[in-house]
Formats: sequence, structure tokens, C-alpha cells
Amino acid sequence: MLRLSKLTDYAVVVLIRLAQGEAVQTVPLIAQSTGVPEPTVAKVLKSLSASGLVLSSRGARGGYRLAQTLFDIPVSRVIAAIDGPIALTACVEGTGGGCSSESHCPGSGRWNLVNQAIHTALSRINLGDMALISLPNGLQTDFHPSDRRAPAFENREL
Amino acid sequence: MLRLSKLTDYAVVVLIRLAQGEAVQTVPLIAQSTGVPEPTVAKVLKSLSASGLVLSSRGARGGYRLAQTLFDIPVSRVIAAIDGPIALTACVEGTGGGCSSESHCPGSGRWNLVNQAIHTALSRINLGDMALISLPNGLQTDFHPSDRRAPAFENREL
DNA sequence: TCTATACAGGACAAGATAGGTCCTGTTAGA
DNA sequence: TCTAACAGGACCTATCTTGTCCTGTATAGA
Repeated sequence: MLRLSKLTDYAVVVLIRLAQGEAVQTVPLIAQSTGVPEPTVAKVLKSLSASGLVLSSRGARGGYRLAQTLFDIPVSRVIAAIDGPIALTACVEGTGGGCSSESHCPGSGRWNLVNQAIHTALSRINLGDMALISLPNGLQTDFHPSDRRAPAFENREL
Repeated sequence: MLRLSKLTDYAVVVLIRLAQGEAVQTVPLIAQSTGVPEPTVAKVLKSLSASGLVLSSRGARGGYRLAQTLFDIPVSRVIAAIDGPIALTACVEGTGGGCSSESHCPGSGRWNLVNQAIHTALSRINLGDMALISLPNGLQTDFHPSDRRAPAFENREL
């Protein structure tokens, strides 16, 4: 199975949660509302913060908030933030090589075509699309108004 | 990193090898020419045989051969043969559910959009394309003539 | 200035999974 | 009948992911 780490799934849940309710939310609050364990939420948010997807503020009244709207975050960025560069195998340009059977390998660029196709596909889907699909209708109005660009999803084509 | 199993990579190597040289090839022969360990080649070929991508014949003079040309095998079929259905997470329709935090999960169909996009992308790339990219020019004429559909790759668009 | 709050950045252990090996049985050609 | 070669498992090991914990640092408010 083509596998994505659970942490990436959690990251999507957390980001969608951040788009709801208070602008700035703490780790315990997010953990409680999403059901994801608190240390795991913290871990995910650290990665997202390092990638610039969320902004953090320390100290009392601190917490995390989205750096941009869900519709501006392609799925590929979330995956890259948590799992690193999107690449199907170790035999891919840019990952530094080191394949033990490189001499027998009929070409190091074999999977590049596939990687490009997947990256393109993932760049076309944003978290706003995913949130709209996953949320019950009643909750869709719970988005922070500034996080909603009306035409973005209605005329969106995959 | 969005990871594909090594076995899938081996499967592609083995399938491309099967398109070269003798029509029927044994496991030891393929292992020798590809550098992949013999037991691993056997394991991969069993899976490919079960999926109908290769045909097996037992007994002396037996071995494996391609069931169809490389250009008729999309990458998605190889991945499905080795790794099972293409699905990014456990929370996907058709995998039977069982997610422990399903009650908190804001929508089980969240990743379906992404899965569909990836599946579409992978269905558009076939092993013939990959073989042409990965092989040195001198070896490209080493394909079995019947495995080559001239217009297929020259005008192919991703 | 002090204290409580909350993130930052690691280290680490347990469980799951993939990768690889081996064994026995079955089939088919010589 | 013998040998070559695939079929179908079981099984072990190494690696990776997941989840947890600890210590340090920054900030707001009293």
C-alpha cells in the first residue's frame, strides 16, 4: 500500500481544526477537540511551524494559528512538512543517492516521471477542498470568515 | 516521505528485465542480471503472477514471461500487485475502516479526493515509459519487438 | 521582577512493518 | 524416474513510525 504516515493525517486534522473557532489555539485545546493525543499534536505543530504553515507565539496567551487560509495550503505542502520531500523511492534525484545496487539499477531516474505526476496531483488539492468534503454541512459555516474564499471551491476542478 | 515499498521498485526492475532477452526467463537468471537477491525475485514474481502481470510455467524449461507488453502495464497495476490497493491512509473507503479515533475524525472520506488524484496519475504512466527513461539509449533497441508500440511514447503526454 | 503559561528541541522506548531467507510440496520436461 | 523450476507458506531480523517524556526558552500578566 502506498502509505502516508499517520502524522500527516493528524496534521490535516489539526490544520482544519485551526481554521475553526479561536484564531489562536493551544496544544491542549486542539488535542481535546480533535481527539489526537496531546504530545502528538505538539509534535505535528512543531513540524508545521518549522515549515511556515502555522505561526506560533510563546508565553501566556500563546498558541498556534494558521499562517494562511486552508485554500492556500496544497496537500503536498503538508506532506512535505511532516514526511519530508515527496519521493516514492530512495532512487530519486535530489535525495542524495546511496542505493546499494545502483550499479545494477537500470537507471536512477526511473521513478522521476511517477514522482512528478504525484507531486502535480497533490499540488492541485488544497486543505480547503478536503475540509469541505470531510465536514458535516452544519460545521462548514464554522470556518473563520477570513479563511473562506467563496469561488475557490465551487468552481474548482481536480 | 511518501513511501513505496522496495519490492515495488524491484518488481518494475524485474518486469523491465522480462521485456528484454529471452521470452521465458528463470528466477536465477533474472536475479543475476538485475542484481536483486534470488529469493526476493521469486517473491516478487509470485505476486506478479497472482495478479496476472506475468505468466508462469513450471518444470524444466519453465520460468516467467510477460503476460502483456510493458506499454500495457500502468504503474498503478504494479503497485497494486505488490503493495495492495492504492490508498494513502487507513481511513479510506473500501479498506474496511476500523479507525480507533473514528468518532473524532472529521470525516472518513477526507483523503478520497487525494487517493483518486494519485490513482489517476499512476494509471497514466506505464512501464514502457519508465523503461525508456531508465535505459541507456543503446539498450532501448534490446526490447522484444512485440513489446514496442512506436507511437505510444513519442506522443505520450503526462 | 517574578511566576505561570506555552512552545522548542531533543532523546528514547515500544510496537508494527517491510525485507529477506528458508523449507516443503507440486508440476512438467527429459 | 529424475531433475529443474515454480507455489505457498512460515519465520526471523532490522528498520521505521508512533507516541511519550524531559529540559530549556520565551512571553504575558501580576
